[in-house]
Amino acid sequence: MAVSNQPSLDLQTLTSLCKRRGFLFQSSEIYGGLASTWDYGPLGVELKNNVKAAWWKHFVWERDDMVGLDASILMHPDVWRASGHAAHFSDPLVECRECNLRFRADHLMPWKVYGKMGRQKDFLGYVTDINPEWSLSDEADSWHYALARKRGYKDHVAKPTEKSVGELIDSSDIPCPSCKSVGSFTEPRQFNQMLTTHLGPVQDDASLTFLRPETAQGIFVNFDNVITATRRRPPFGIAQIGKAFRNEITTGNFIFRTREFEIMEIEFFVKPGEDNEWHERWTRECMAWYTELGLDQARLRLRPHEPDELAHYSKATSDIEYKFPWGWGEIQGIANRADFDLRAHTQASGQALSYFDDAAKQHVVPYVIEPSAGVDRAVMAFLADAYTEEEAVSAKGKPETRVLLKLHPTLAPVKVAVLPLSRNERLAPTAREVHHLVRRSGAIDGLVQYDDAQSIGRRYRRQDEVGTPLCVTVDFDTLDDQAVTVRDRDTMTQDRVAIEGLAQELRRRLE
RNA sequence: GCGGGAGUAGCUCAGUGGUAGAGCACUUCCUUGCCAAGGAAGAUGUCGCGGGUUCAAAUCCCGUCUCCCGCUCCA
Repeated sequence: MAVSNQPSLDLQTLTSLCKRRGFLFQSSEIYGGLASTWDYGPLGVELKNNVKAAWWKHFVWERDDMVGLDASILMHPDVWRASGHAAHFSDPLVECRECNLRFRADHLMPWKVYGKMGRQKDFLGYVTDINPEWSLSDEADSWHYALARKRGYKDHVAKPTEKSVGELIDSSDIPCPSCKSVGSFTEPRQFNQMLTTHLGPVQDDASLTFLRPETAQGIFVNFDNVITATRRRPPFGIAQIGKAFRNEITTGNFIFRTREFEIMEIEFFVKPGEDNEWHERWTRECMAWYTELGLDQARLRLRPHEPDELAHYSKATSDIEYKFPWGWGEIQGIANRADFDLRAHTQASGQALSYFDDAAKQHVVPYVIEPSAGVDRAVMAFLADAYTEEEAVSAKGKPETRVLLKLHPTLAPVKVAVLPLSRNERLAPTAREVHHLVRRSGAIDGLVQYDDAQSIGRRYRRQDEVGTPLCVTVDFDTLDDQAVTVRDRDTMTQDRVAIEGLAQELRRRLE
């Protein structure tokens, strides 16, 4: 029997299976869909919940050095100013219509800055003369203040707006740095990667807040609460699973890059100086989690970030990448955030975020190792990895393809399917009874389905395609011997098992 | 955001101006009784959405949305 584990798998094969069998649907489909938003269907939500539960069990329940948290998605806007996201998320960009390259508007133009000394309005200089890193949005005030202070001015000019930047670009002779075209720039637009919303009924600036672009900050701002409540000291971690939102410029590859997504994240606090060691350790542990749940080692790799691609908070980052149908893609990052966040929040809030080191007799701001995994990306990796086509010969002697998802039993959305051999009135009561027995036994941690539609072979294939590890078949012998057939998804082998103790036996086989 | 491709039944797709189709899947019944079996019947479509041209549009034109590929971006 030729087995081909996804060599020919393309994204369309996967997406159509997901839709056909109820794993994933496009969001708002009856209205034409909304770009890059997806809904988990009846089987998808089981798979996703199983992934999250497996992660939580492994990294929280089975460790001595981890506690959980579920922080709110909405947070004080100052959180994002302190964390650096507000500054790094918002840039006015223009695009050259000739060469299609994008530039930060405030980098391009000699924006004139005026200040006031007394009542006199004086020319202070050009933005580009001051600091090309300053943007016009969140940090706009800072360069005004900085320049005004530097030159001894007390006041500063009104904050420039997007519109005024646009007018200046239009009226200027600034050539495109790349193709040298003049007058080819589009209007500046805010490419703010944080999604905003307004709290309260009035949509003014005062009520403006953000949907969190990462879950980490909810952990950092609760650091003091957690160590007080749990008496923890580093090394220890806080784990959280939750939604985050990023207004990605480019989305796509099914559920790989979406604007709303879920993260399984740990902030692991360690003594400064021990951070590199912990970073390596966490990288190994995270990698092992995927392989233990069945991901093919050959489709996993570790990729350290180059210095120039590090996040603004990160000292070092390693990505765990999976080889998706379209190529390698990050499913998890393990970042060394050092003490960037705790220090930033301490400074901004005035609240000390540190612990008392009894040995050293001093307050210490711990370093942070952050393993951060995408739930949706993990789901997709597990699906793609499990997808298998087998060439088999049918009962009629005709070659055919058996499609199955070789999902780890822990992740499989349906654990067991109970199937009467046929829809026969003699079999039905016993089959229902077996179904009820297994489902209510407490032994099976997940869905136990009943299916009596169409032939038995077809029902086996249906269960194969959604990755159900075990099928229990009630046949005519069952009525006499009180035993059923247990059929294995991967090997298609069958064993006779007594109904008494069946649930425990199924549980044993699922472990 | 730019360029290219695509969108017709649940899925895969055919249909280039003249009655909306196939295979698979689905439902019911009969037969059968362990790996997509056979027979019969049946249901399923605003042809992505909106506008235009035309006696007539799935088909031609314009706009728009969505997906895929390649750029670009990616704290």
